[in-house]
Amino acid sequence: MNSQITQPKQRQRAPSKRSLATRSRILDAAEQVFADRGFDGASIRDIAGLAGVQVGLVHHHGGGKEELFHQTVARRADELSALRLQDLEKRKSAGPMSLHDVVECFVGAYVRLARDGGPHWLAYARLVAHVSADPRWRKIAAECFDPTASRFIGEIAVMYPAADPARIATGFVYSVAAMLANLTSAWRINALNPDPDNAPGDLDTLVAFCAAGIAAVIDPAPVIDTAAPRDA
Amino acid sequence: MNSQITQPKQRQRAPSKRSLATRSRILDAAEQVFADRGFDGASIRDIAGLAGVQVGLVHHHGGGKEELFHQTVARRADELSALRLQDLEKRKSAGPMSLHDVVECFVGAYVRLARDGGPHWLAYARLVAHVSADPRWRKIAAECFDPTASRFIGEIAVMYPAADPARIATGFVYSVAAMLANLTSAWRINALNPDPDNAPGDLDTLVAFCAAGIAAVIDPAPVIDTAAPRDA
DNA sequence: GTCTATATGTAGATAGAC
DNA sequence: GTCTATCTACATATAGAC
Repeated sequence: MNSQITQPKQRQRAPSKRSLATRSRILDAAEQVFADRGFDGASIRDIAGLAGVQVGLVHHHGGGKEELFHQTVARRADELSALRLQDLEKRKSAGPMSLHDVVECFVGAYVRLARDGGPHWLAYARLVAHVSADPRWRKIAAECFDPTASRFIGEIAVMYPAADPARIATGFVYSVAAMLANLTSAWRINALNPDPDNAPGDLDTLVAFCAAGIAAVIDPAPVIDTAAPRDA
Repeated sequence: MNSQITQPKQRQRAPSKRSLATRSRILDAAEQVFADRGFDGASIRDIAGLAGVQVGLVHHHGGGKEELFHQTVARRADELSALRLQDLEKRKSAGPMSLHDVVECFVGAYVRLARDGGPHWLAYARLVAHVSADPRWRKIAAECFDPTASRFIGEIAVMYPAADPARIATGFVYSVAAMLANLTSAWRINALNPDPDNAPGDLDTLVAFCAAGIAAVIDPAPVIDTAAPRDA
């Protein structure tokens, strides 16, 4: 029953090379299937089939479906966090940052990995969307993503000392939702887009949306236009 | 295989009052269970149990799990759309609208129903989040929500004739994602909020975020602050 | 570590009595 | 329309041979 949210317990002996390769194939397959169909829609059998191994072997390495899901999410979380924090430090050392810059580091690392990091990272990015959407995985989210998110929220709080930290957190979560929608709801954008040849799902548009939204939440007055539109 | 996305075919005789009440209880139960656990996580048996009827009866009225899901989503879609459009017309007739006003009509109707409309509407709002997140339900989304969304996007396009319609659609979908996050990701906001006594998940904050985001996407330049923050 | 075989539960769907 | 009973498939998980 203990859902083992901490690091997986250390093995007594180092696993063989072959074992590690198998485990890696299983996690790759789980990543793909979980991303495609979600936790409940995925089956151990599908994962085993995609990995080219037997069903029992998935249990042996994964330790049950829930634990397998946890491992699959946790595997690449550190790398994603490291990339985000590294981008942040690089930008910080280059001079004073704007809110736009901070958002770009957090959102950009994710979007660029999903776009250019290969199919593994694309699948992982969609997996992250499942974790973020379902309260059932709140512990996994707290373990894998909240520390880095808090770091970025803290960075914004330092930049805007007069702003209410709770409002920063709210704007940040809305931004994460928009970030995930950029990846998972392209079909919806296309359906609502009257001009299918022009689909601005690019990173710059997303970052502009998030940064302006957070700025408005931190201090609504100067951003909201209650006047008539400029072209009317 | 024809997934019957059009209106359910007309019955030969009017159903009895008792039949209608049963059907209503089944849809209420389905709404709740689908909202709680998603399509794959929900079972016909759970729905039957919650409705207090037999399993076979759920199939009789629902016509299979997928069709039952479709009926459950479609049932309240018209009412939600009507409320949104009614709010829009009322606001329109009250004088010139701002982008903020248009967003408030679309988002506000949803949030107010979820908050004050009773448990049925709260469950329905979470059900809508599932539909919007999963490409598998793209046909249902196109049928139930896209017409109204297109109407609102068109309204913004009229207000900003020089704006790229594709960018308006993109900002709108990001806003819908934030709107759904307001309902489904309160746990995430609380987890990231350093001050748990103060949780600004209110409608005004959400609308401010969305309106500013859309405005920035339509025309990024004047909204993004690249200068140092005012309090530093 | 890996595979075969199996245990056990539950899923969606349906047939037929009332 | 409603209920009882059942069909068939597939789920997770595990035991034991190699």
